[in-house]
Amino acid sequence: MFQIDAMSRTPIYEQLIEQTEKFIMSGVLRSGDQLPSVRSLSISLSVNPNTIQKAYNELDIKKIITSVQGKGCFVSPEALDIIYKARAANLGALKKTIAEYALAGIDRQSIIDIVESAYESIKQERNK
Amino acid sequence: MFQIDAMSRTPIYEQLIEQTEKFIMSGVLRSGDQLPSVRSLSISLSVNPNTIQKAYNELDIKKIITSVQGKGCFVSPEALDIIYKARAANLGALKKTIAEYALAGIDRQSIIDIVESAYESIKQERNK
Amino acid sequence: MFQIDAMSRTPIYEQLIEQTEKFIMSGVLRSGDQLPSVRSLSISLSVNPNTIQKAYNELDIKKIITSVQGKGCFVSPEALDIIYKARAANLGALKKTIAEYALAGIDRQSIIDIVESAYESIKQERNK
Amino acid sequence: MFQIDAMSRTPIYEQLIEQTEKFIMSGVLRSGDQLPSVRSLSISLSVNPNTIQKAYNELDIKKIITSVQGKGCFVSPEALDIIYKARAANLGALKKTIAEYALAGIDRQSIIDIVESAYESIKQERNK
DNA sequence: GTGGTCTAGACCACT
DNA sequence: GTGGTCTAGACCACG
Repeated sequence: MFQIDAMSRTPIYEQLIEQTEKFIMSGVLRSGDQLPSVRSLSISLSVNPNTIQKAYNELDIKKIITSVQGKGCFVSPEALDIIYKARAANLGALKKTIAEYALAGIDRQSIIDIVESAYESIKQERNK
Repeated sequence: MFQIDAMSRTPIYEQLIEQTEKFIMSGVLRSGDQLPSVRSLSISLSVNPNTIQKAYNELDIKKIITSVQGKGCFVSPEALDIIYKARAANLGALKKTIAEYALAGIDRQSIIDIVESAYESIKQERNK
Repeated sequence: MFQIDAMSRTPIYEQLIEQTEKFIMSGVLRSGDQLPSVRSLSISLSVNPNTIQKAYNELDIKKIITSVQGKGCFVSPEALDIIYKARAANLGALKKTIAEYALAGIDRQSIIDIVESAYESIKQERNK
Repeated sequence: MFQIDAMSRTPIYEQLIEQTEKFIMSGVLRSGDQLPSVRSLSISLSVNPNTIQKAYNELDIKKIITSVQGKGCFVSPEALDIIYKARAANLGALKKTIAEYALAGIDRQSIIDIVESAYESIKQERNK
């Protein structure tokens, strides 16, 4: 399920966080679902348990999962809500990114084409 | 001219690179123009000379500037071209970013509005 | 009777202890009353028997219950007394907690209002 | 400055977080102040650097401090604000705590006396 | 020098 | 078995 790229510059634990959030957004993981245990993920990804733990801990702090001693980690009821709100609150960053492309001479239509194609691929993904 | 935010999490040397590229894109710096010397920038920004040097080195590697021993650093003739091409080649990353917002439930129109407003602000910037 | 929250971060066995003490304080359980057996509680709460056992053990150590081989666990005669004394001995902790709120700029009156409302709700609880 | 109790059940890293917050609330640490470096604290407290790092990291996530690579960790401008708001949002927990004392037969006046004495000690602390 | 990430391996509390 | 904390020690990026 999870896949990490050891050579990437983004830390492993962040890759795990991002992937978990994506799994939740795309419905692969739902509220109440149990995540793989720290140890099992550690073995299957050949990553140190501490690294997994760090990812789970941050997700716990964000209240996207709740980890319960002796039982495991579970997707929290508010997970989707929290993720959505975080993204919505972050639209300013997107504007900044696009402004940079604009400044670089990419024309308006090219960007809009990209937006359309992005929504197109999501739509197709969902219909699978 | 240059302004750095010491508290920011993006490294100072990257801030310098970005700002140099922006100055070139917006025409503040043109091919052949001389950049401030490492020492003078270091003093005016109160930043370690090594940090300035690192930024200039990377710009040199990208062939956006050419540093001439004993004379200084100059904006290369191909600078604009290189920057534009780098951005254009990077449109795939933008699509990925937008797809994430799409997945997070941000609707198509909101994104398009942001695109429009980004282009609007660039336009106004240019008319100043 | 007992209700546990498996998702809570306070261990199940502590939830059981707390609830038992509350039942005793509020008169639901009285000296000599028999507690549910480990096995039955384990089934009705779908909790591991070891967890129930651990709670009962701690209550036994505190002398709030006495467990009799082959017969069951009973609320001890001194239960109420012990619980009250433990709380009274713990007033120092309360002062420390309140001092923290005070340091955080919560004003005196807000705290007193909370005290009043806490006593109000207990009173109403008792009149049910 | 910092003091940790290795025997306490509350983790070292949480002790550090709490103490940092207290230092900020009491004015010992102010916005922009630099915290001791991870390594120096690690040595002076004879605690592993990772443990210090974990504490600093959580404070960073909470936006109480901002840590800058190669420079150090600094109390953020919004630190006081964030701490105050967190405490204010937590008044419900206090009510629950007090209700437990109330249920244990501690009378209203005793609690109020404690509130008064807590505020008294803070006041004296401030006049030092 | 600073903070940040990661591994290896230990121990604890809880179920 | 689960998650949580901690140590020891390494390596990287940044200034």
